[in-house]
Amino acid sequence: MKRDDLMRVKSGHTAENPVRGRKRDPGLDAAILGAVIEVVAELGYDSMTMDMVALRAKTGKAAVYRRWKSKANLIVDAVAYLKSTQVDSDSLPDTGTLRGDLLGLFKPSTAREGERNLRVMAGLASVLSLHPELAEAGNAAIVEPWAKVNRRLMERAVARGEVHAKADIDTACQVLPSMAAYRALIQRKPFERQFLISVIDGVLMPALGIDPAKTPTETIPPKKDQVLR
Amino acid sequence: MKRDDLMRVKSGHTAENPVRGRKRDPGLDAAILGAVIEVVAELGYDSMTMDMVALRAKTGKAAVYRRWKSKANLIVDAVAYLKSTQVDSDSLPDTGTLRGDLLGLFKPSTAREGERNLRVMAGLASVLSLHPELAEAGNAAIVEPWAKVNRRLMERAVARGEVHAKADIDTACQVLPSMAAYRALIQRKPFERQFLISVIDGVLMPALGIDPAKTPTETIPPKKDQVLR
DNA sequence: AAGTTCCGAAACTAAAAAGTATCGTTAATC
DNA sequence: GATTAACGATACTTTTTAGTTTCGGAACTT
Repeated sequence: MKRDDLMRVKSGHTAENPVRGRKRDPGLDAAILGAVIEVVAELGYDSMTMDMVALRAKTGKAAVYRRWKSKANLIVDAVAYLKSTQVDSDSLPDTGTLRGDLLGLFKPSTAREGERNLRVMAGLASVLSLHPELAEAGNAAIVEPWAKVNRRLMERAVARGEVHAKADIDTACQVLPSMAAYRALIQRKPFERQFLISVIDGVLMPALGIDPAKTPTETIPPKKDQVLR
Repeated sequence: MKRDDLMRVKSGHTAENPVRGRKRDPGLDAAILGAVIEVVAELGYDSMTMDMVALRAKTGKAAVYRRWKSKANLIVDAVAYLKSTQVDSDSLPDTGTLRGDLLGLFKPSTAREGERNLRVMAGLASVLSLHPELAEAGNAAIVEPWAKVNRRLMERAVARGEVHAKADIDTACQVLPSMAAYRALIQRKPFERQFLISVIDGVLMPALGIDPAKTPTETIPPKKDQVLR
């Protein structure tokens, strides 16, 4: 296959055997992968054309096919790339209460990013059943990180004695991601702060045995629409 | 049904002006719509070809296009048809406890149907953003009925005094559908009974202030994998 | 300077699938 | 019996798009 040569060159950058001609623009890889994510979030995988991707990345199709041998390969790498661009979980909120931490997760930027990621996942839906590897990549990039953050916040709450140890954290940490995804993808409603508060106060807190009324007053200010600004 | 009027107008069938030639096979409409649902569940909307639909319905493309003017129109009616085939909510389980009722919802047949419906919804994902009407139809056919059943079971539990009246039923009744959808569509894991039990006992029951240990022993038999057979 | 490879743009090829038309046959009305 | 329309099958047209090729020019190595 002709492509083998290209792929070998792509991975054959070594000191002993330097490339002969012009080097590939390193920034172009990310530009293309980013364009793929954009378009998939907007239109879904099937409606994403290679011309569109090249146009968004401000390059030509040739540059794309020089790097990936097919659309299928491209999307797999794009999802992996998406994972690599996620914000580190270093910046976890730490308000002292689980309720405050959970609310703190949904800063506008985080919420927007999460919603975009879910749209990407929805756009992949049609190919997931045919490409198990892609389903796995999507899960690792989009789904797991979210549940993991929830889990860590809840584990901290257990460690601090706010939640009793026998609570079912494994299940509880999936509630918020699940309901957010359901609302965004299936019900197609915007993810508003009020909904988040309903889930936290109406389901999660009681499920974990925390009485919302007992939390410090600072976390429940009088004006509802100004909660935790 | 609304469809009858639609078809009559479409083909000019009226009581005063009976049709001249051979009549349309009435069963064929359902056969085609059923075939659409099947294929969408398996491959998704984009991979569904009109030839495939005709083949499954054991007819020709001409018969399909005689009834629907485009693939887009066909899918809208197919989702509406799906709604009409849903089992009535008359046969709600009534075991005396909310826990038993919720478990009773997931008879093998119901669970299979629910999973199929979710796959249909996933197969539609790529077109939902472009066709808001379809999103609405899908919500009405697949999502709402499920949450509605949950709500009714929980309202009965409140009426019976099992759950205190100030519980947030509006939010709680969405937990199970959401988490089932998330698991089926995004995580792509099978919907096992064990997961259902985790959600009920780990989240829903405590969230509604019901102590699982207090429920009648019959509903919690010793052998886990034989719960409520 | 020579040779090689990448760049972006565009033209091109090939396959898939939506939608249309045709045909011989069958079921209905007049 | 004649007419009309639906039936299933199949061939056809047209559009879209994945993937390839070509081109002039730019960047890099020797």
